[in-house]
Amino acid sequence: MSNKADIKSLKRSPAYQLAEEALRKMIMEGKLKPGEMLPVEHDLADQLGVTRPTVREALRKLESSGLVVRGARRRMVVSAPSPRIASDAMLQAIVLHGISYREIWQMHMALEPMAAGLAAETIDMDLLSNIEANLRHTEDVLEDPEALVEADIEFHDLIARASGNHALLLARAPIGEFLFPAYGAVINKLGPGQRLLDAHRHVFNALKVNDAETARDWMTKHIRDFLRGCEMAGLPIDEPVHKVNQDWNLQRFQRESA
Amino acid sequence: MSNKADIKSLKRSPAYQLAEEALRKMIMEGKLKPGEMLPVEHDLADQLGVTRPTVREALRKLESSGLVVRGARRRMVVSAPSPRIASDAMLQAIVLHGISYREIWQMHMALEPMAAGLAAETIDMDLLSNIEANLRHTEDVLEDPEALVEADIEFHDLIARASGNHALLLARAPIGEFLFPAYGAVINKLGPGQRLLDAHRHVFNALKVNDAETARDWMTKHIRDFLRGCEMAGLPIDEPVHKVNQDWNLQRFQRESA
DNA sequence: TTATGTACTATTGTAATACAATACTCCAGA
DNA sequence: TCTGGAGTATTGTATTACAATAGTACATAA
Repeated sequence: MSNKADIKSLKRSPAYQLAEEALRKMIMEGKLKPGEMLPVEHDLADQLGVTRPTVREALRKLESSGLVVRGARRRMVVSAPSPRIASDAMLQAIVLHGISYREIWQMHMALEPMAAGLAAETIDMDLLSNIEANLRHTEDVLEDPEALVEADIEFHDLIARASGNHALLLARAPIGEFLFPAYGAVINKLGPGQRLLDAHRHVFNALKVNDAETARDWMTKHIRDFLRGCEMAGLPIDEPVHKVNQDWNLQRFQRESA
Repeated sequence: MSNKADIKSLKRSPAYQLAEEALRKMIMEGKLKPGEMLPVEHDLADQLGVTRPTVREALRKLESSGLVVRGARRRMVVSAPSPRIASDAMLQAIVLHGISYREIWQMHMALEPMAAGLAAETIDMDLLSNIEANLRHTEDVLEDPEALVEADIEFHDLIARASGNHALLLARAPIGEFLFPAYGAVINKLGPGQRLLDAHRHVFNALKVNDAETARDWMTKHIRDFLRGCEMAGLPIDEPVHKVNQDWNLQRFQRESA
């Protein structure tokens, strides 16, 4: 009637974890709503039946998952987690699992054409003129590697936003974080990007006439070109990204965490 | 010569945050490698020039981002964040930002064909025979909605793994979390999935002969079919996922957090 | 000899307390 | 109305201590 599978490992959770779960539950169930201030640490400690250090450990955990943030008067306020939390987690995973540039690029190869295709179907005049302005700007900075990379980033961001797909924006963020620095290295080696500008123009023209097929195709070409550029520049694309970034001194983790 | 933009807000970070960043940096840069044990709290405190409670707050933050986990002898060990961390963050973002089923599906529409295409180029005999076994199993459970969904999930997982792209696996996880329950709802309404089995078979055959093009095409058809199924079943695909899941009682967040 | 019990030790978990640093409030005074 | 400063609330950090637990080594009993 009893076998060893019945024993359920029983490990008590430490108090700081119980405290975290209690708070998290209150937030998830809506008893504490985003924007609301948490009680002060001392009161929290009393209410939860633990001491301040314990409460603080729980708060740090919630802080890291984005459920609370430091508010106006230094007080902790409940918050809906920002997309950055998800994006940062992804970024970390990419670095620490030794994912290669090629893998990142393959993702790019799936996502950017998708973005272009969707954008072609739904883009509005506003974003369209933004992209046009971006193209003009790109012409001007064709000889300035740094500015060119920035313009390129903006172009792709605009397309992604034009796609109207928020899941795409989430997934794209960490990808770009790695690829665009690499592009900087490529144009430093191979010179300015006339091909880049051409491709961007073709995509733009396709968006203008709502031609999803063509937008996708040109974007695909464009991304493939990028990989060729990396290969020609000698970037070891099958190495883990963190290694490549180290060896090439690519700027990364630029975003300050505060 | 000086305007107010010059003043850079200067806010000193608290010590627990500096400590966290110091440790995080060491981990991200590979000075502390996954699997390695951290020094005991007391020593950490000494090395960082802070006290134990402060170190503990930093550790709780790292714990929440998955960079360290409780190891064998209760000691903290460095860890490559499990995909779960990234996936959970993404999931949270998807829910809390009111992303719609259509948006999730569009991502699926980009990622699954990509997976199939890559898999066709690189798949090995081992995984291929796994997929074959999965197909045979799928035939058997065609009349059992629950088992069928499970088989479907397994099929797509196998393809994704066969792609050899770890970034794809990361990005795919939260997507599937939402879509597969929906598929369950669809077959409950529309009956068994002969079309599903056909599509799976075509993809498999393409993989077998390393025909990436065909694998991609059939997967695309398959995913498009899935959306049609959702529409026919009356699933309100333009509503935020969390709302749909509520209304339809789809199983979600099944994964226990402990 | 093997197994069981037992003290010992290292480390984490938690409490209690204290004080410094800072941000906010409010009031006096120019 | 603005400025400056005292008072206060709250967070940030240190200090110390002790309880709980997992690992270790050794002793004892079968």
